[in-house]
Amino acid sequence: MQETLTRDGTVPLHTQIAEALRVQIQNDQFKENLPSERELAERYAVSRMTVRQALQKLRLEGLIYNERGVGTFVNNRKIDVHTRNLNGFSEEMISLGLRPSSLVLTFRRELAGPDVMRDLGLGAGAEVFYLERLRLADDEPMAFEKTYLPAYLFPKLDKFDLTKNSLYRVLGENYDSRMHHAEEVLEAAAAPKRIAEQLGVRGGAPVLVVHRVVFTESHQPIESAHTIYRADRYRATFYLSKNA
Amino acid sequence: MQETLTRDGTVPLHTQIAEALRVQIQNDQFKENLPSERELAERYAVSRMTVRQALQKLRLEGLIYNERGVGTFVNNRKIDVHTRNLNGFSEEMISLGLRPSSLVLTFRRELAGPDVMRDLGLGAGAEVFYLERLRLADDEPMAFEKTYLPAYLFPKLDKFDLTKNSLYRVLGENYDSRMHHAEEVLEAAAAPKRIAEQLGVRGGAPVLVVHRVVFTESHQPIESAHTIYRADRYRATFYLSKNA
DNA sequence: ACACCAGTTTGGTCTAGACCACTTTCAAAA
DNA sequence: TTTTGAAAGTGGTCTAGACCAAACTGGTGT
Repeated sequence: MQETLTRDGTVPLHTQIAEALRVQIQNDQFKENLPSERELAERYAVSRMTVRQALQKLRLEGLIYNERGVGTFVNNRKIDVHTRNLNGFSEEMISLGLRPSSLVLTFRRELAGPDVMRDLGLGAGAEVFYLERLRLADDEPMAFEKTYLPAYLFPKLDKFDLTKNSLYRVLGENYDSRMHHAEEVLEAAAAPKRIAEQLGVRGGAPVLVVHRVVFTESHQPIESAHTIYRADRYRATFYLSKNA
Repeated sequence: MQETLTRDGTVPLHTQIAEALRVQIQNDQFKENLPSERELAERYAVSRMTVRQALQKLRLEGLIYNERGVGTFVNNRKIDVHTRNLNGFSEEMISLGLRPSSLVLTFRRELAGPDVMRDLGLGAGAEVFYLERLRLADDEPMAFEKTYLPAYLFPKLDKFDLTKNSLYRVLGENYDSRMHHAEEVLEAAAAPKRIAEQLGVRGGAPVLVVHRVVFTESHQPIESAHTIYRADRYRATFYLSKNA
């Protein structure tokens, strides 16, 4: 059996192999154990190192794991909902089978405050877009989100309708600005009255606050966001690994 | 310049190189940009692929980043405290410059409940050690922790003094059971009265609840823990990356 | 039945190259 | 002086092997 890969150099082979394996894993094509690395190398007609690079990607996601001298296995532990991969709110809700929508409460250009300046690496006097949204999942309030974006990177951003479109899609398609990595700080808090009202919970109810700074591949910070989730509707799941 | 590596096969070369680089980075030996991969390969007398493997480790931690065609750079963004790597409470506090201690409130052998059975992959009727500890940092209450461990894996665990010793050190040194990866679920909650009293906060105060299941390298779950942190003293920081 | 041992298979590590795409540099040309 | 364009340097990808350690497999001898 010889699979077909695109070899025009547009997409790395290890990425293609990882995606192909991901699909097969999700379709339960391998009951539990994957073919050996050497067999996969032969099947895709690539070097074993390339196969290992593909497997590493999936391993880092916790999708598979290896046992030395035994083989590679699918991790059947049902990863809980709300796994935090590097997606926006819209994508995250969709992957949970929920319909995301947004209510734009505020959208204006303003002077960056000190915290935002630090997060986004801006100098004094720099301007940012400030976006305040109520995030809904199946029309139920899920989170209250404050987003700051450097104004100089996204001219005329206010021309877009962010009620329907994912912010990250707008940034990617119109400004060629794609998220590559992020830092997140999570803390628990009591909901302030104004936000509690928007979220439909009583004042002082516990909320999960996620501060996030998103970067492009070239290490440019493009967004600083504070998302305040209802504690009764949202949990964040992470997968931690000791080695690479 | 030729660095000295141990080549007896006990420690992989890429691990040694990663550690050596980590030290040099922390000592600001490289102002901002690291030597090129080819130069590091020559310096350590290894193949470039081995150097890349070492760099990948550091990259996944967010310690360095690469720019194609330019070089490798130190990430000078001061990662906030409380970064969640795969350490236990003791190690985490020490790395923050705090002195950890514990108050063992409960330590007994008991029947595993359904949630614990699921987390630890146990069958009905299996027994676990139940450990309830108040976690202190510089003698101030920081977290309340409930830990469950499979009894059959750790016979006579109750012989050890867990007030002074890190639980993970006991498991590693006495049972050769080392943490390799973990799943964590974070949520916000209001502190129940009993726990609030222990933590020294008022009842209903926001707390960050971290559910954690820890696995060994061979995918054996060895611990299920619920840690309830004071929201005013603890935040969790994560580094997310899109690709591997 | 059982213990042992040798071969096979597996993932883990490592080599010594290669070509590519991208960025920087800097000298030659306009 | 400015522009251009080639060269050099960088990380990204990939190859075709190699040896190792751990784990399984199956036969042999007790």
